[in-house]
Amino acid sequence: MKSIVEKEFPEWLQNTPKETEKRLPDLPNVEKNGVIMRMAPSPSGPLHIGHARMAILNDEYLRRYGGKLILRIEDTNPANIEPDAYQMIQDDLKWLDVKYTDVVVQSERFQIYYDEMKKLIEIGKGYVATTPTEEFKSRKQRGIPVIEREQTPEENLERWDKMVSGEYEKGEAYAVVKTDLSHPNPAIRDFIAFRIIDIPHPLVGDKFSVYPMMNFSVAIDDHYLGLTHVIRGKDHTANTEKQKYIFAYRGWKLPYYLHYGKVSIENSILKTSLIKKGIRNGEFSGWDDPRLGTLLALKKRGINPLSIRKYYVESGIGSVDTTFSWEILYSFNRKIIDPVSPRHFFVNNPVSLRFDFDGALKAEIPLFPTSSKQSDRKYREYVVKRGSIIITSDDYQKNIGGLVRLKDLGYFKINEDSIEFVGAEMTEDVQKWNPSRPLGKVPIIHWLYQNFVPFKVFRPDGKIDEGLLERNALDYMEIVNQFERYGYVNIINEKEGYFTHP
RNA sequence: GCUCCGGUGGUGUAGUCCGGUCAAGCAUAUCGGCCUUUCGAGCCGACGACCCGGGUCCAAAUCCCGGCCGGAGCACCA
Repeated sequence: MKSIVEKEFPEWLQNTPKETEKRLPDLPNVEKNGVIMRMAPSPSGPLHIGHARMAILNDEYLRRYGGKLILRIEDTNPANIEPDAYQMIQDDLKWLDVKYTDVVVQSERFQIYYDEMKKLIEIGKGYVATTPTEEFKSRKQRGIPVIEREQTPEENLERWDKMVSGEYEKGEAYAVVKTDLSHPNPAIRDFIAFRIIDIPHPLVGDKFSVYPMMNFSVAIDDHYLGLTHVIRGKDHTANTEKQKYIFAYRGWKLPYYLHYGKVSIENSILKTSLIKKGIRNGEFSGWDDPRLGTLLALKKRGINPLSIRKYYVESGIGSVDTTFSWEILYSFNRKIIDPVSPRHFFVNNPVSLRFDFDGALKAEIPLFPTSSKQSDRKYREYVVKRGSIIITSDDYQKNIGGLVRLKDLGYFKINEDSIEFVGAEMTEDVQKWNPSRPLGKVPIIHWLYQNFVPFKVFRPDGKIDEGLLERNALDYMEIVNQFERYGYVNIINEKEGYFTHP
């Protein structure tokens, strides 16, 4: 029952605001020149769907406020570097349309880190320890200093020089930044700033053996790169606390920190070490294997990067932990690709049925039924005569003995091993055949006749569907097709496609 | 164990700072209807949530306390 207002004055209801576009909250302390922010991945592999959040949130704010977005590649652990990743990360960001303005590579900045450590030692805020780390840790837990903590700056400086010049072996010495041994959170107490590494770095080789730890290099770089805002995952909240000590010792202005919650991504493989191993032993076809959650895989499956952006913008920057929803991402993607996806028939698990027919039937099947562009009024045209018609075994099983409509061709009866034409739509024949049956309720199924090629679809769950595909689809390579009644598929070559989503 | 941070429908969120307009909005999913020669898109409708318990208050999703649950950190990883 409509209200009087709805009935009499529908225009009153027109101006109620509809579905306001989701928007990220404004950032505090933004000055007129905009913001300076950074993204700081480690080059262990290409980016995956989890990294995309960091990239998109930063990029969205850069677009809003202007300024700089620095891509800072954090390669201070040579054990965990994939040399190709330096480039792959940049390619991934370009695909996401994330417009970083600068690239900084930490392994080019050792001298800065060394100089800064020296300064901290000089002002009594750092020391070089040789106490075994088990002892260091256990004392930290109890809030007790190791003896080196009491050394004079001069002694520490001397040890630091020895460390840098290679007089200690791996594991023998490490440099520490003082925080507060009575800090209630033991995780925040004195932290290691440099350690000795004896494996070569892919970029700088064995030029250095004393490597900064992430908490040290990050603090130094965040200051010298002039960051105004830092947006990162909340797994860094304790790190932020540590880094703030360095800022305080040097009297530096702190950026504004924002930590978003953890996103759990289910049904996907993200761990770089696992992927690398899988690629090496042949389990995965590469970084873009459809089972993986890498951006390369999503790209190959035909996910439009805008749908990923929309997903993360709508998720916001809350600190609650969330579960990534593939369904919502798929829904966003569907809205983008549906109008531009050509329709084709793919018959999975095909069954061939004999077709004894004396005439000829013509089918005109629209390629882009939902497009409003005149230029998209294209059809696949087939003339069907005696021979065989292919349908899926599913449709065969369900409709054997019954009536179906072969989409855009006509009505047919399915028999044990043949298929009979019973009329085209709205013709006298059909009306006679079963006048009481509402024609619209007949199952509409897809079909093939002669013009097809064998085709494989690789699905994200690792399954492979094998069937037959309209040959015409091969004219639409490397774009997402909608295989009618099956799902969206990115055709990657004449024999294979990657499943996008339903 | 210690230290922090959180808990709004199945999922993702809005609202929480500054209590009332929130018997809670949106999206997605599911179900139903309409339209359509796709199981898509579109349109309409339904379903479904403030972790629990106290307290303050005329009034609590919102403030306070306790509990429960979840997450993060406690690396010579980032």
